[in-house]
Amino acid sequence: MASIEQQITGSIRSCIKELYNAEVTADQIQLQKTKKEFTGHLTLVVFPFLRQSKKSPEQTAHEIGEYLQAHESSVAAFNVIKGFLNLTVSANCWIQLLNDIHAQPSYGLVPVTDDAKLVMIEYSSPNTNKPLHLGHVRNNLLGFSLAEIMKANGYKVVKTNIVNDRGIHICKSMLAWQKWGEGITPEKAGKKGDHLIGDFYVLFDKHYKQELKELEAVGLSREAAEAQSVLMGEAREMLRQWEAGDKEIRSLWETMNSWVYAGFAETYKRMGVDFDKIYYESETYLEGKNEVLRGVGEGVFYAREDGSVWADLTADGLDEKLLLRADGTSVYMTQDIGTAKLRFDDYPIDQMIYVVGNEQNYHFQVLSILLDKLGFGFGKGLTHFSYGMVELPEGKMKSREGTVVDADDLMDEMIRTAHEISLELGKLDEMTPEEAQDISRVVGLGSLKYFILKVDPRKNMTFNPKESIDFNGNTGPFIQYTYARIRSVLRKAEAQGIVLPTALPLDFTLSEKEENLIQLLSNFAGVVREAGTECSPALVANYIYDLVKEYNQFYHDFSILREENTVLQHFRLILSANIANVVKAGMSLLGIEVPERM
RNA sequence: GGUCGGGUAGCUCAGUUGGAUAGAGCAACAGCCUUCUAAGCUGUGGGUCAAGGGUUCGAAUCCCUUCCUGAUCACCA
Repeated sequence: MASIEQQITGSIRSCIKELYNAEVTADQIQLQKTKKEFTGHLTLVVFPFLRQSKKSPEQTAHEIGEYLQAHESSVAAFNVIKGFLNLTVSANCWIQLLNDIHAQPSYGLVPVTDDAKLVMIEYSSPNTNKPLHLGHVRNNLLGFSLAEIMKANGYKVVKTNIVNDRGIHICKSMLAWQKWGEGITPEKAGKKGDHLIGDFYVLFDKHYKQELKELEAVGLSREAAEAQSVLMGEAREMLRQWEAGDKEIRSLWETMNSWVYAGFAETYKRMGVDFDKIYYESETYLEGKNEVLRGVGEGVFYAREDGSVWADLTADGLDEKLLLRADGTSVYMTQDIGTAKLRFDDYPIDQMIYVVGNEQNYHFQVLSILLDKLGFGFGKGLTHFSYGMVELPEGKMKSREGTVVDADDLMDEMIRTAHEISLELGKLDEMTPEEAQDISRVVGLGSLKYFILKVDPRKNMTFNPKESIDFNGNTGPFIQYTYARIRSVLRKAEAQGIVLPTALPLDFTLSEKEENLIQLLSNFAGVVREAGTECSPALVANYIYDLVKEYNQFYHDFSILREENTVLQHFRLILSANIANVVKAGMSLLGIEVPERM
C-alpha cells in the first residue's frame, strides 16, 4: 500500500510538470505534518517551486492546491498561508488507513527474511572484578533496545558480550580473597558472587592504600612507594602465574569467575537483557597477538628496539599506537583485534556495532583503521555506538569514593518505590501478593528503563533517582498506565458483548483530533525505520510518549463505552486497540513490559 | 595544547532532509473524582535557542570565530 504521503507526493510531481512544465524529484518535495495551530494534515512548502512558477508564493500555492483538489482524490480541501499550502486529507482516507493498520497484526515491524543482513551487537562488556553499576545499566538497556530495533527493521541480530575475565584487576580480588577471606563463598557470605568479588576488590584497594601511606610515611615518594608495594607485587606475580598456566591459580580464577557469572546472570535476567554468544578475553587475546605479529610480518606494523610493537597512524591524522608490550604481552587494542577476527570467523557478519561509552571514541577510531590495515574488510564499516556518561545530581560517579550506584541495588530501589506508591494509591487492593509484586516490578523497572532510554544516547545525562520514579509526565509509568486503561476499555467492551468489525465503513465523519491520531499512529512504521538508521531508542521513546499523551488528552473526557452511534463506537475502540498495539510494540523495542492492568 | 562530543525555560529533556508564533514534563499557582482507572485531565506564568558574524525567501538546525563544559591524547581496560 502506498502511503498517503507517497500518493500525494506523486500527484504534486505531475502537478508541477503540468502547470510549470518542470521535473522535480520526490525528495525535492517537502511534505510535512501540519502544525497544530493551522488547519490541515499535510503541508507543502512551496518556496522551492517559485523558480519554476515565476509567481508569488501565495499564488503558486493556490494553483497547486486547486490542481490537487481536482486531481488527487485524497485531498479534500486546502488553505494557503504565505508560502505554505495546507492540505486536508479526506476522512475516508484516514479510515482506510486505520483499516489497513488494523489488518496488520505486527504493524510497523519488518519481518526477517532468510537473506537478511546479519548485524552483531556487542554490549555490556563487564569486568569480572566488580558488580554491574549504573553505567552498565545505560549500556545494557541501549544495547538490548538497539538489537530489538534492528530486528524490527528486518535484520538478523546476534547479541554478544565480551567479558573481560583476565588481567590484574581480577588478580587483586583473588589475592584479597586468599589473604583475608579464604574459605568464604557466596553461599556462606549470603551474597551474590559478583558483589562478594567486588568486596574483595575494594578490600585489596584499602590495604594497598594503607601500605602506600606507610611507605610514604617513612620518606618514600609516591612513585617509589608504588614501585615497592609488596601487595601490588604479589598481584603482578599472580598475573604472571596465570599467564604461565599455573594450575592452582587457574583453578582459583575459574572458581571465582564462576561466582561472578552467576551473579551477572541474575542481574541480566532481572534487567531483561540477554546474549546469543559470549566471548571471553582469556580466549581471544592470544588470537589478537597472532594477528599483530602477522601485521609485523607484512610490514603493516613495526617493532622497536625494545621489542614492543607499534602502529604508525600519523598518516591518518592520529599518533602512534602500542599493540604489544616489550615483554610480548598484549594490550586492550590487541585483544579487540583478536575478538573481532574470531567473531567474523564465527558468523557471516555484515555489520558490527559496539555499544561502548564515549570515553572510548578514540579507541574505536583506531581499531577501525587497524582492522582495515590488517586486511579485514569489515574494519572500515564498524559502528561505535557511543553514549555519554551517567551522572548523579551530586556530581560524577567515582568508584573509589563509593558514589557508585549498584545496578542490583538500583533495581531493588525502583521496584520497592513502585510498590510503596502503588500501595499508597490503593492500586494493589484487589490483587494477590504475587500480582502486586509483578506490577511493582514491571512499573519500577519500566520507569528506570524509560527514563534512561528517552535521552539522546550521545548526551551525558543526569540520573536523578527521585525524579526517575516520578509517575507523572514523560515517564514509563505514564505510558504503561495509558496502555492498561485502554486494555481495560477493551475488556469491558468485550464483556458487554460488543463485537468489533474487521474493517470500518468509509463514510462517516471524524473529528479533526481523531484524524490527527490516526496520522500519528501511522507514523510508527516510519519512526522504527528511522530509529534503525539513526540507531536511537530515544526516537522510539519520544514517539510513544507523544502518541500516548495525545490519546490521553483527547479521550480522557468521554466514555467510549457509552457511545450511542455504533459506528463511531467501533471506530474509537478500533483506534484505541491499535494505539495500544503500537504502544506495546514500541515499548517492547525498548525492552519495557506493559501491564494489562495497574 | 591536538582531536571528538555537548551548550534549547529555574530543573530534566524533545525539536525530522533548514520552514510558519521554538515544544513537553517537573517545580509554582488555580481548577476538575456520581465519569472506560485522578499514576490522570484543564488553565496561568516562565526563552537573547551560550555569544558574534556569514550563507538565503527563511537558521535552534548549515559555515566561520569566540566562550563555557565533557571525554580522550598510557607499556590501564
